[in-house]
Amino acid sequence: MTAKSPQSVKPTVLHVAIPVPLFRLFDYLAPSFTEYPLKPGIRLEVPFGNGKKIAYLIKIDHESTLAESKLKPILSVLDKEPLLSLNDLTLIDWASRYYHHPLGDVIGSVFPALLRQGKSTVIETHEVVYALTPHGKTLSPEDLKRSPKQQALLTLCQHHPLNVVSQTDLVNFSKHWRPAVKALIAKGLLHTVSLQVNKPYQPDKLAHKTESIKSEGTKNYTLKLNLEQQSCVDAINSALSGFNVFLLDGVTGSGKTEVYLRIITTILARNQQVLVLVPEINLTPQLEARFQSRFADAIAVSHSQLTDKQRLQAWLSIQQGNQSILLGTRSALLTPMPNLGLIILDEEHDPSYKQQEGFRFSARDVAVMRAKLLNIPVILGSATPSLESLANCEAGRYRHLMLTERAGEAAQPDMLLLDIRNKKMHGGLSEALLTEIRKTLMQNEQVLLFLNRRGFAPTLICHHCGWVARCRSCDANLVVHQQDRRMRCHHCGKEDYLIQICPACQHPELTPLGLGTERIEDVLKDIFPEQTLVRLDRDTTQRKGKLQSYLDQINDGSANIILGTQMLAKGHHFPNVTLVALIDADSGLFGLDYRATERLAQLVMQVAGRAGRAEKKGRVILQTRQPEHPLLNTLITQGYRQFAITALAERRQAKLPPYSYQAIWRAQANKPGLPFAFLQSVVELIHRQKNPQIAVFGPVPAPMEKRAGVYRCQLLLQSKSRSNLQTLLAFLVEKVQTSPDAKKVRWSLDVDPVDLY
DNA sequence: AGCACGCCGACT
DNA sequence: GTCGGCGTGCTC
Repeated sequence: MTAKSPQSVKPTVLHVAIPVPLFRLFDYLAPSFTEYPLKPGIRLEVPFGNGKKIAYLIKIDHESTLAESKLKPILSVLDKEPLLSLNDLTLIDWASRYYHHPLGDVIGSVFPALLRQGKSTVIETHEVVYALTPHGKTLSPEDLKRSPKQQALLTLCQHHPLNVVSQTDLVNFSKHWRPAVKALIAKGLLHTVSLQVNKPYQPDKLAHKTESIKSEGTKNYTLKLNLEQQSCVDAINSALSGFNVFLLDGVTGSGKTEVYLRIITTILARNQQVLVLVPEINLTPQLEARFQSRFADAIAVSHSQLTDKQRLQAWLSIQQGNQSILLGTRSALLTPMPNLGLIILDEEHDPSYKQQEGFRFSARDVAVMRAKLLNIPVILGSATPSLESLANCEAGRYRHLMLTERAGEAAQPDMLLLDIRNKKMHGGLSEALLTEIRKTLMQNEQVLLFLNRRGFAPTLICHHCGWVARCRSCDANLVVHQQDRRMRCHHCGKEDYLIQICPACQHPELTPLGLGTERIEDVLKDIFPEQTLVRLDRDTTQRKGKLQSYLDQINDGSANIILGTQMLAKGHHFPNVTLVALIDADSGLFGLDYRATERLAQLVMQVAGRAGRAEKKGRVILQTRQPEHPLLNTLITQGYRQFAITALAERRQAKLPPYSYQAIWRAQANKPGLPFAFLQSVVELIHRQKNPQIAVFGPVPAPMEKRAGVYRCQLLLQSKSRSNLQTLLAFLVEKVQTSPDAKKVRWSLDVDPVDLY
């Protein structure tokens, strides 16, 4: 029909996503003239409610389910060109549907904070830094000794080769750097200078770089691949032109990184981009350093410790194709990359790839989907692959590549289950373990001890009446922190002074019960007073630079007993450590979570990788009260691979993931009862569907029902068929929108949960 | 999620 | 008499 009469002229309707937790798009009227063309993937400013919001254009249309009179016109167009490609939008839409999370929220998570706030996309090429004035260069820091902060800052500047400090340096220097800088400027010691930064990357520079690297002949660059590595590189290189998932299964020290670097070089030579994901970047600085020294200007880094501006810069330079490699954490996964040719996901088994709140996506699974949509390869790397990925290899969906040789011929350490039933214990340490520690120290070697519990003691109990210090907001006990004389809740962070007198019976007989790292530290200092001990946990490494200084102490040998929580297990290799002990291996076996054993096995292998060197085999000791535990025995006698085979067989038998698919529906409210009632109504909806393929467990109160003052309940759904479960979830989410029960609670869906909590 | 509107307690 | 508590309803 030709539109002649005014009534039949259909206005242009813009379907936009807005970051609100609503499962729908919003429709706006397009202005008749725009400076820039309206294309999906641009940002708009729109009126919303009483205010205005940044919106993302999804679709241009002439139809709306609403009457035209209800539609408002947009306020402005923010981008000249789309920031997201159609491919990006397809992936985002898929993720929103798969994880049943509102599209607006998912799309918001793609952008760095400044773009979410509507800031412009013009890359800054200058950065303001602070430089010493001539006076500042010559002044002795001693003259500032009355203001230690200024003194430290002056020293920092004077030690810098260019006598400057950048914003990054300052953030690392201190949280409250502004007053010190202000004072130094006022004293005429410091002034601001604008420096050019972030030179755009030019592809031809890379060829030059790799050449010069080869001729430099430093050890990192001339690493020869062994046969295994070469065959992995060949296998991947021969399949770079399509979607393929490779599981690069290589023991610690087998040279996975070198394989990555080779493949990346090939991809860069084809003028394509590479996305490299790591679990937590601050724990893998050596990986970053290695990439930077190899690829220099081509690499952008993105993680949560950057400032908003730095993140924006990294995002834009990758999005605009100025840089070729993006090295980042989970949050970097959805960064638009116009020319993406490869995704590498290192330590693929790491649970931190699963986001645990809001948009609960698995970076690993979305990465695989991203590669599939783009028809490019993915490499998943791990020394201890997840059972999911191993099952995918078994099913022929992933290609399993193995690296079994440890570089430098460092031998795999011996592992031993140490039965501590009925044994005399010294503050959690058995005689046998103490003997081993003593022996190791006598040989001038280092000892590494793990206990995954911070604080002094997990419980404070009254010896007289049995009263226990509990958190008022959570179903949890307060943990005693002896050193700072406090008791803290590890779940909500609330804390109080450590009390001496029982509030219930007034007796001064409060006793710390159980073991934490702080207490073990005391015990060890008592038994080995002449040794230097370093304790690494969240409490001792909070201050910036502390972690590094401890690591330095370990590496230069000035500390010989190292005690810490899980945070020690990642990334760092200590060649002079020849004894590693898990003080309490059982805590990993008692979990309600069927994944607890898998996690423990991965931890054991990971810590085993920390120990030993070429000439000297390491030992790993697990203190346990369950020395007969079959899976644990399989692990220590036959290794991770056999463990995984056995564990997978058990999962298959029990119809657990990866042989079934799960979703957890959680609900919380500040009144008890409401979450349960809501989930019960969900169960009724499910039963009305009469779908025998879906197993329903619950609703049950969450393992810790009350946490930070809210009551939590959950419902587990399980199905043999992923699509069946997906269809049901889509139906339920739709239904629940109109349910009055749903409005009284906050609910969320966790598809493919990794944590049952 | 925000942010309004709306109906019941302790305060200038 | 009002300031303000957080219950519920809406956002194109």
